[in-house]
Amino acid sequence: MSSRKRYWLMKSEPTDFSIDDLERVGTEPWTGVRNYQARNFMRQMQVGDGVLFYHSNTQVPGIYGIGEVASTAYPDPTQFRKKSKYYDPKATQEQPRWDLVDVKFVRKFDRGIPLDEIRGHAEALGEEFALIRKGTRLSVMPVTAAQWKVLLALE
DNA sequence: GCCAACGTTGGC
DNA sequence: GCCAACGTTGGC
Repeated sequence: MSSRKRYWLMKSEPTDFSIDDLERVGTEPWTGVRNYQARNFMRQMQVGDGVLFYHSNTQVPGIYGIGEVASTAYPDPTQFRKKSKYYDPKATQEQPRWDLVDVKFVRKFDRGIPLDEIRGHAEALGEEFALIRKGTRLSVMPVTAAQWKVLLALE
């Protein structure tokens, strides 16, 4: 009873956690998402869904590789840890506010696909694609099968 | 329920 | 490091 595979894009600052880090550890709980829209997207994720790994806040922002959703959503443990930068005093074990999924390494691109270049394909990707829509800062967003195909063709 | 103040994201 | 664009918070 599983629905069709879906696709997502997840952003990370490489100084915090990069595609190389993911390659090293294999699977990583995607901690620290503190935006409801992004959280809700993670709640929709299914094991096996495709993930585009995006590096933000870096010299050349862009997509650097691929991962795979390795768990369904569960409470982000960092919300309960006082010493964590992701600590949320309003979250309790009984009523967690934030979820995460585990993300598994699949492969790293030979070269990153720069945001610049992605913008150049706005027409094929569609106006509604959150990554290139002005003013959108979502860190987790859905990617359609068509968009996935367009993006992978740029690799 | 409005909205100003504040914090964060993320490209540049 | 700057700052525009957002999201969240909290006083009222």
